[in-house]
Amino acid sequence: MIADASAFPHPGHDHARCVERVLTAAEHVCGARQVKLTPQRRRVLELLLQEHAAVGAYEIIERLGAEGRRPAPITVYRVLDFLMQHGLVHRLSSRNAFIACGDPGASHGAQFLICCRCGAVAEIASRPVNEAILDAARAFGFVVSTPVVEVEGICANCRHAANA
Amino acid sequence: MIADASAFPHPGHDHARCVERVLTAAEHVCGARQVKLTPQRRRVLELLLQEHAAVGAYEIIERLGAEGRRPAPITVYRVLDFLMQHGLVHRLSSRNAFIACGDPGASHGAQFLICCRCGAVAEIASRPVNEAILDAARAFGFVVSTPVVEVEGICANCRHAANA
DNA sequence: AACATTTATGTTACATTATAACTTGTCAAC
DNA sequence: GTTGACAAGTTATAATGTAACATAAATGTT
Repeated sequence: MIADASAFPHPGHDHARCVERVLTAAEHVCGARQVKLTPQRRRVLELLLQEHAAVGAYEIIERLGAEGRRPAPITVYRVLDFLMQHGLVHRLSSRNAFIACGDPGASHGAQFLICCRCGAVAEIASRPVNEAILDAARAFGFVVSTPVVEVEGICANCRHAANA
Repeated sequence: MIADASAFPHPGHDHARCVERVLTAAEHVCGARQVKLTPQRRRVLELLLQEHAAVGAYEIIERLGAEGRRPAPITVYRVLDFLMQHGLVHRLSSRNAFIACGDPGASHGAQFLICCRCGAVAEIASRPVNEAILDAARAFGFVVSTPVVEVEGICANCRHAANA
């Protein structure tokens, strides 16, 4: 399993590059859609990209406040709405928190693996999981629009650390 | 597809029996675990069972208020915690709402199909979905503890209604 | 350039969901 | 009848999310 960009990143990975890559992709997405990645929007996305973990809206507010004017909640929620609308950010409803999409542009049904120990979140796009869900839904005559798959557990890094 | 107890129930199903069945199961669960299904806990469970939909905590408070003393939020949350702890109620994090478990006692990894139109929720326990998730997680060295699968879409009843 | 239109952001207030800390009641065992 | 354990009540507050309206900045039109 070689450095899958959107899985759990190895502690020592080149994070700067990883941020850069996504930001560039995000700019392309916005360009293609004729929408604006304003400085504020870009800043929030960068903030989220700094972690491979989900961040709450109010924590975003704190961090923005620490580096200048503290925005009102609604402002941050608006930015997050925008970013979600364009597939640049996902919301983890089991955590009331937000995470930068690891692969903007890909129109994926995504699933999230959330480590309870370290909080790291891996965004995966398992076709079998997606299909299994669609199949199961179909059996009930249910037409899927948005599947939410958020799996809690322990990531490999933490598991190995525990066994040490 | 004959009356699967926990799927979308047909509008004209025998709901009283369906409630009765679950309540009995709930009593067995509590008996086996040596915990008490107090009147208050039982009442909340009944309330939830009245709908095949998810109900918010504050709506539960309202409804209890309408039939006597209005409990404080914490009271209801405590009851819900108890019911969840014993597998009698599930929380839908994508909705901040709670739903009675259709099959208490079964130690299932459950998934939920949530109709955006009518709000009905079907609790299903698809083995393929479960396995697909476990497989996908395993590929990343991730050990699953609690999978959350909440699928939004349109249920068969609503779809047929729309086509009429 | 002047204006209208649209989109983004700011301001204020408030709604909704959830929990903390401490007290009181209830019931069964001893 | 006192103790101990669990359930429920009381009060206050934290955390998360929106509504409604005002201003500003960018874009298009004449």
